[in-house]
Amino acid sequence: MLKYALLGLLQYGASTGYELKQFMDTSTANFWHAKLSQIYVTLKALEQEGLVTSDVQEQEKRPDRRVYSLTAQGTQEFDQWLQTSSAELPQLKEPFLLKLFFCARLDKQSLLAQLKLQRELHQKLLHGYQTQTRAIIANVLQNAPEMERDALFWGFTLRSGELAEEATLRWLDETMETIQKEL
Amino acid sequence: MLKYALLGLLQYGASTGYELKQFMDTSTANFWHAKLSQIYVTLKALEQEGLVTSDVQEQEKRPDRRVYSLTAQGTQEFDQWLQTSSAELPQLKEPFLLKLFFCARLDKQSLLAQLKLQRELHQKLLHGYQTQTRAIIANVLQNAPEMERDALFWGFTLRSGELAEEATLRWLDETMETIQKEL
DNA sequence: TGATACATGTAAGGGGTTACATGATTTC
DNA sequence: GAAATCATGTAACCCCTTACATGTATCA
Repeated sequence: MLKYALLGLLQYGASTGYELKQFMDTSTANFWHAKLSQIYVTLKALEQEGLVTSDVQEQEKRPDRRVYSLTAQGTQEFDQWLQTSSAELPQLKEPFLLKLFFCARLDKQSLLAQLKLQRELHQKLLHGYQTQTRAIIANVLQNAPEMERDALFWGFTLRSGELAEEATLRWLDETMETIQKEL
Repeated sequence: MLKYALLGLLQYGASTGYELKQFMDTSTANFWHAKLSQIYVTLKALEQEGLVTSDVQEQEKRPDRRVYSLTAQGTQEFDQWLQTSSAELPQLKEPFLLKLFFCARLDKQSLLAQLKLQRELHQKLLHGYQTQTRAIIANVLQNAPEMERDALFWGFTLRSGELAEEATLRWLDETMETIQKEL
């Protein structure tokens, strides 16, 4: 899937491994992320597959950059991915739920402390969505009003994060309340 | 983390790789899962670490079973994990959001079709939580009323899934409506 | 003077999936 | 007679993380 993330981001103007990483960190990071080392490896593989090509650009006062661009085949494969609907949901792994599943063994105070910490983390994440992420999208729109349609979709992914975090916060509150009452 | 899942499940009575897999599939599957092959590999590693021990039991009319049990060290390490709170949230990867992020390129009909399919999948998952998963917990409680405290925590994880799925459904409806109106 | 930004990579190792291999018993 | 259940494992491969390696320019 990183493959498709890179092919997609290349169309939005990022063109080196380093730039792709930065772009990702300020756009898809909340639902798709990657380390630089992995990005470099994947770009190389993409080039071998013939989906991108690269050229080395020398720079003054900066290290050389390897600039990637999509090939026709790369564009085609990306578009095909966009159109293909997957018939199953990914299987999640949620470490906190795994732990909670076994928490009958744990004392009330440790439990409440861990739930409270989770609440703080999720609250902070939600707040970040409501301010930083919104600001990034608004900023792009101001500098490039022709991106309106793109920004609509970025807004959908943002909204997904907000609703998910709100639901998590409600769940944490409900769970803490039950524990207060029942244990 | 599979390590802790296995240590935890061993305390609930599952004792072979095969049983652990079955147990997982009917309890933690929605927030933690593993393939049989990986379970066998991890159990072997756990034994080398000294956290479990194993004995081969011969059976009539069935293949031999390798029966695992927790060592004192295993119990200790598990308990320590339970008590340790993690100060950061796991970074999620959500393929559907990644795709949606790039969907400005896609036509309205393909888009709505994919969103509708997602809605069906999530609706089905929610329904499964509300019926099957609830039934499994109720069933354990009926056969073993002393598990009441454990069942409370299983209920928390179930409730988390229900709220998350409800939020996702609301988001999908909202998103489809916006697309109908705006595109 | 030390940290951060820019810029690209390799290597080792961890965890996971898929495929392969075996083989008896039970159920449809 | 075929498929599913019980039961355990190995091997190849993929993706990812962490650590290592290098080097200049700018900023505090």
